[in-house]
Amino acid sequence: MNAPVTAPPKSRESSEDRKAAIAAAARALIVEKGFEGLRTRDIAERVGINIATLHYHVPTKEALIALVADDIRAELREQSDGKGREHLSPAAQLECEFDDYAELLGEKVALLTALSELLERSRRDPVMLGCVGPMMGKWKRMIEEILAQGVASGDFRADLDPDPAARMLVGAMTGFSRAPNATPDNFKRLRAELTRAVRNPNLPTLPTQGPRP
Amino acid sequence: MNAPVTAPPKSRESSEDRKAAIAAAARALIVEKGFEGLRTRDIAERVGINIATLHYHVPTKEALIALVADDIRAELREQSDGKGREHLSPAAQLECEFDDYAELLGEKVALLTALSELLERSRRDPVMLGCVGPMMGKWKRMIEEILAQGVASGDFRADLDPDPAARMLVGAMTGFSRAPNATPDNFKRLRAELTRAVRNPNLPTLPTQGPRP
Amino acid sequence: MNAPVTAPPKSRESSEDRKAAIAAAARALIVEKGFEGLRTRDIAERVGINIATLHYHVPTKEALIALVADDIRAELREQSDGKGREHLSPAAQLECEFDDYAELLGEKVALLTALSELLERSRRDPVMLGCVGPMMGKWKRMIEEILAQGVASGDFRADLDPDPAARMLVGAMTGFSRAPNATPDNFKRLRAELTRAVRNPNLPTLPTQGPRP
Amino acid sequence: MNAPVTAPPKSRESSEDRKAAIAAAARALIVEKGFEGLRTRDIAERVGINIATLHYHVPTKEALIALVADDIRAELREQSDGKGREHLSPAAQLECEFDDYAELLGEKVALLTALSELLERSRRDPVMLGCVGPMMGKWKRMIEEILAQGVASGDFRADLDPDPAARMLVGAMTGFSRAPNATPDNFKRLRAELTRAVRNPNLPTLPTQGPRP
DNA sequence: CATGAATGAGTATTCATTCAT
DNA sequence: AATGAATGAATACTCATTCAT
Repeated sequence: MNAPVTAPPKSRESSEDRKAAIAAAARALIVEKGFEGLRTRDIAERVGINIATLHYHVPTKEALIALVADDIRAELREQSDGKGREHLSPAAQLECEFDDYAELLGEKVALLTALSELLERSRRDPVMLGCVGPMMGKWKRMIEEILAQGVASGDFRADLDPDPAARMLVGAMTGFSRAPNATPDNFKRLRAELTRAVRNPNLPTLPTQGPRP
Repeated sequence: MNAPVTAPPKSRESSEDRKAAIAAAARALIVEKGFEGLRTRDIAERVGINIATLHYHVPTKEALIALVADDIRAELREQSDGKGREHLSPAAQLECEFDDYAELLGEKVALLTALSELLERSRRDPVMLGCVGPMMGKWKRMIEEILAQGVASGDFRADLDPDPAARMLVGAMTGFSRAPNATPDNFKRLRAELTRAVRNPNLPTLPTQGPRP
Repeated sequence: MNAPVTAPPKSRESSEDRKAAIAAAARALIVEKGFEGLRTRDIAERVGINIATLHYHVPTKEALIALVADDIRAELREQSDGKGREHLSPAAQLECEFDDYAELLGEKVALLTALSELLERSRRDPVMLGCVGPMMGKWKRMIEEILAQGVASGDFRADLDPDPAARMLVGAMTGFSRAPNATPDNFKRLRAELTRAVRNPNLPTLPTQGPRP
Repeated sequence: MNAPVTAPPKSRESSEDRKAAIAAAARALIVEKGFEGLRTRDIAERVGINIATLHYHVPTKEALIALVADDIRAELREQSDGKGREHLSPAAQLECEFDDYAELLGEKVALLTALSELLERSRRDPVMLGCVGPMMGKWKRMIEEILAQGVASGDFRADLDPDPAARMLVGAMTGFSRAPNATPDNFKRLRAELTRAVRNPNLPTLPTQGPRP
């Protein structure tokens, strides 16, 4: 209870570990079976603890789902936070966004899958909306900002409308991971197309032109 | 009552009606509560029949979900089938696609919501994938075709790659209906942006220009 | 309705046929799955009629079971009735009884199996007891009679007590068909043993003696 | 309460107790209503627990039936095991077998009734056959052994064939408990008859002679 | 912290039976 | 005589949650 700030007692840390393990197991099960097939017993079994123990750490299923949502949000924030790319050109910043998503697609597909489930659920669950909504909103706004800067700088089309264009980019990426044939190569083609879709056609030099490599 | 002589007997017609009513109720409940909260009892209650009667018409929950998927597919086919727009210019055909989606957004949002649930589920349910996959594939291919024609005709950008561009458009529309603030006005802005994203910048006349109304 | 004695109208005969078909199907299903797994729907399906039609002919499941019991009783009576063996020696009559059972074992095992189910059920179902009890009682009494005559005639042991001896024979035969390895050859050995068990040891001539290797 | 140190914790012992209580209740219900009328709800109610609790201890109905079968086997083994009668004469050993069955008839009729149900069921349930088959086989073989020894020692008829004779004895006893009028007195008469049926007629002294007491 | 046992409310499915046609 | 549709009452089994230890 009166633990020092910098060194929480082992027991408490262990408790956090348990929660993390529970969140991980729950997330994996959501990916495998959806919310539909999410059972507290299965989570407990996967963590290797008793159901009662699970309920000790996470009192209700609702709290558990919130935990998963937070866990996902935290993991995504890790990637997006403090990248300090403001000094880059808007076009370069956009490419960085694509890189980020490519990385997710390559190494953390399960995260994207789980996120998609959360997003779907958020339509009817206000609590979920409160968690996922800001997350998605932040992403969209970040891209919107980059686009607005790019329009101003002349990197992007002068007639580009940042808000719907950001929706377009986010939708294209999100939709990509939802569709079949979501191969790395196909993502390369997609990002190239997205790049072309926003860039200023009046720019003299055109890097990596042509529809196919 | 004044049915033609060749009409099927009332009992059999009634059976089809019941199935349709069941499909409709199930679809509505999926929209309201997701697959997670889909209960056969609730469906029966909404249709106004006994649970046993529900099972008389649709033997298992799995069959029921397949029925819903088929029902949705049938309704979507109605809209897309036999529109005979091949004589229009690619740009006009694309606008028609946007019109179609706008119509869905306006009058059949529930259909889109349900479809999104099916799509999500299809990731882990092969049966669902077998139903939804072709549906989405057909849509994407149709747009891809329009884009390819438009590139050839000069309507669209010469450097446009039809496959990823079609993914982009589909993703943008699908993603739009999934996001908050999916107002008709926002869709207008989105489709305008999408139009600009694909059109040939070298074309002299530019219809409905400018980023914001 | 006013049909002549010797030629009932086709419709009524057909009705009897239906009942017979129902009884046969029910009996077969009892053999396959026991009373436990007996479903009216399965019976109807096997007969090739609608469940409602089944209920038209046999109003309740209870009546159906009674029908099966009667059907079995009738078939067994066919075999035992009017054989007119009173003129034979008791020993010969007993062999005839064994022959009868051997025939059942060979050609109508299903009948015996069904009968065993009925017998088991009769323990807790008075109606069944009312049907099966007399049947078994009659059989036992018939054998008891033969044994008593044989004791008097000197064919069988002088110290043979007809009542328990009849129980023994009936039990041995019934038990045989219930046990595994109920092969024809094993029944031959059993009947030989039963014959030896009751015969008068003081009789001079001994047919087919020895246990067999 | 004053359990020794090495005793298992109360909770675990309690679990075994529950299983035993469940097995007992299930057995009683099988006797009363047969497998046909065996309902998990009734068992739970009789034990005084919730249905969910029943399923906690015994996951499926199939497992429950297996539990009952094992329970019956265990109880029967108690009686037959380690009686150490090898030093007795074959005739005396056989009488002991009759005594054992008489005891069952007198004090554990329910056990015999349940066993008969299991036996009936074993015809169509391989799992049941795997449990009941060996049980009955062991009994038969034990008697067969006694008979073979008795033939060798001169206690029993020289022309007695142990295998069918054992079948006869087992069938007679089993059949006795299945038939009506299974009174203790009638069993006395039956065992006397069985004794006479196997004994060597050439033996000088004849205990308890005469057909009726 | 952890767990074995317990449970109320449910969950899809089944079954014998009924009824309008 | 037959049937498609309908149903009340089960039926085995599940699930999130609680509690004594």
